[in-house]
Amino acid sequence: MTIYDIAKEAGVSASTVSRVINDKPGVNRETRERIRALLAEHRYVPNEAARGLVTQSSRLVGVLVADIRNQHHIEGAYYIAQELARLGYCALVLNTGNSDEERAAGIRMLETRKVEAAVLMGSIFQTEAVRAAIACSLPEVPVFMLNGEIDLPNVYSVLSDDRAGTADCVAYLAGRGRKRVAFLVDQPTPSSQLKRQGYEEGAAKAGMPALVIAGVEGSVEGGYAAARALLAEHPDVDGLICSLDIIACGAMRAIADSGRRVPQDVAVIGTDNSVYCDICTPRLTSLNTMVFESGAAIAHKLVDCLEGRSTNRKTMLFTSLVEREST
Amino acid sequence: MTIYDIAKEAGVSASTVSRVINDKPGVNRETRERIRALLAEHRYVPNEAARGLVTQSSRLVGVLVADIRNQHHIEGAYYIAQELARLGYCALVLNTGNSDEERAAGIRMLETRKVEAAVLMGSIFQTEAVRAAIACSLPEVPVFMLNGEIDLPNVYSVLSDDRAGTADCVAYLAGRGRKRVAFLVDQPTPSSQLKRQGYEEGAAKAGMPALVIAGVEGSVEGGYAAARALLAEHPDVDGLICSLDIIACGAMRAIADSGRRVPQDVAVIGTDNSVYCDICTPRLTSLNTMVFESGAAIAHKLVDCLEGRSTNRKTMLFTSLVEREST
DNA sequence: ACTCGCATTGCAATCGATTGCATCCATAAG
DNA sequence: CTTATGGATGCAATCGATTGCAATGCGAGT
Repeated sequence: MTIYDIAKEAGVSASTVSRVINDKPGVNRETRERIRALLAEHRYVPNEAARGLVTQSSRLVGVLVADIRNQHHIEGAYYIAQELARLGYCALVLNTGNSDEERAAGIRMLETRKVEAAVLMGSIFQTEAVRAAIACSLPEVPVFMLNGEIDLPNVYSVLSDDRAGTADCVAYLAGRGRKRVAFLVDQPTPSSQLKRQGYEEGAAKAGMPALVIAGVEGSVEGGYAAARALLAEHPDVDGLICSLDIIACGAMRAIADSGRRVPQDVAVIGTDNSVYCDICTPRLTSLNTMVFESGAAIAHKLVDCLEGRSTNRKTMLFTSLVEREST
Repeated sequence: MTIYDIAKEAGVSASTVSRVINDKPGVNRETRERIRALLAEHRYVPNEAARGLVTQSSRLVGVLVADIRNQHHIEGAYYIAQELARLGYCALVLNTGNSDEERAAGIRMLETRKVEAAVLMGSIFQTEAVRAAIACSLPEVPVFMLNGEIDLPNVYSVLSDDRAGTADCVAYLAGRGRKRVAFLVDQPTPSSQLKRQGYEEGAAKAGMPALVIAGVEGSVEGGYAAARALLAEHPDVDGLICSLDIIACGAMRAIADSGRRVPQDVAVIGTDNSVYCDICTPRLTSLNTMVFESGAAIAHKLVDCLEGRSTNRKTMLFTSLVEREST
């Protein structure tokens, strides 16, 4: 069913039908009603490709995700999908791998689809190659970045101040009398590096030597193994900050297995404030890195842009420590 | 940069350029090279809308998600996105709300975008309204359903046998001497109803009266409150099965707070086998409902179909109980 | 020398919409 | 009765590709 079929049946031209479909003026009341009825009767649905071709619009928003299984990204995706549905847009989701080539290919794909905006989910996209690809393929399209920054005029960012937040965690523990606070960090990403920097700054300010175990696998087992090794080598550790809650959960188990108590002997802090915090025992004190707020903020920015309003290029969210039983 | 711009610069017609782009025969070797160079130089990217219009194809797969935050759906999305990227397709993701109108609107949207396949994430789409919408809007397009079935020739399903699995859980507990096994279930969905049925069948077979608390909120607090009320009213409960792991986590806390021990006094089983199982204390025994396998299976079916191979209309996955410390 | 065949290339239609401009007609104003 | 006015409608171009068919030209076979 095309616009021509409807036009023929109604005995009018395609232009008239188009005017009815798009609620444009210049059609007689009765004619309009008649065509409306035919449209409904045949369940006419417009072909978006044809429409997009002539109007030079796609009503598509590209979403690049590196790891869809990250809670931050899921929340972001949720809010974005919700808002997009409200505005009649569609999300074109691309799962890029971990190489720069794949990420650039994803951006080129968005170009061929003529997306009207793009969202980059995660700090993993904060690389020079991505910057170049955007400058080259999507120089005019507003790009929104969750948890990262790229220095281009059309790239907007929402990030939480994980560096300062992590530094605050050290200060918090130091303020409660902890003398030796260690840091467990997963694979280096721009985001985990920020936390690491924060830890190091905090430790320096508290007059503690920095004690970092890097490259910890992001799982319960990873946290367990790392904490076990840490305690064996540094039995005087009395505070522990982890770049992921799940690592903290594993670490707490290792601490308990070594005969120490949490929080009396070792206080533990995670830096995600995820659901895990309420599930583990003792409940985990964690840094709220604003996953919900980030997701909502990026969706809000996107909508503002799509509807022609202006937004700040950068929105910084401030973290807060949620105290539970592990400190 | 359109195909015409390239053609003009190369001094040939658009047809020739098109032949080069699509690697079709009938172009002189040198001409081909020359055009290739121009294409690369100007970073030509085809307009997929225009291409789709004439070839009557979209290279788009529609994905309807009700709750993107469900682990089953995330795993499915992950595998699907991965496979799609490999085949040069894009995922068009629509987040539908909870009403039948929104779901039908989503399906109509997929029709206007001319998707070549569709995926329905979750049993929530197993309704008569969705069936009608598919029959009407996407009668020719293969539709893949995760965790649900719809009786139409073009709808394919991947599901895990949660009914039998949950019944097995009851038998397992009964076999270990438990006399009174209760069941905590969240909001009714086709999937949770299946688990409930399984529980009731299992209880009947074990000669136990069914004891169901329905409508439990899907959170730690929800599980805590429900288990607390349950134990107050039925102090003789010595086994508990929960339709969600997170509810089981809350329930275990309530059991501990009531002065009972897990598993000695009350054994607890979840039915997701999620990450939560290893995080809580004691570690939770849970029914593996094959989230990874389901996701992989649905992606595999999709690929088979897209590449012109045939697949079974229905793939049933069998669950298995993963024993941990809570039983 | 003529024709046949093949490789190369272009023409023009097509996909399904949108839209500026011209046309037509009826009514009202002069 | 003529002309201005304006609402309703259609024509035809356009968006950026693809593709069947026709045309061209060149070398080879007879």
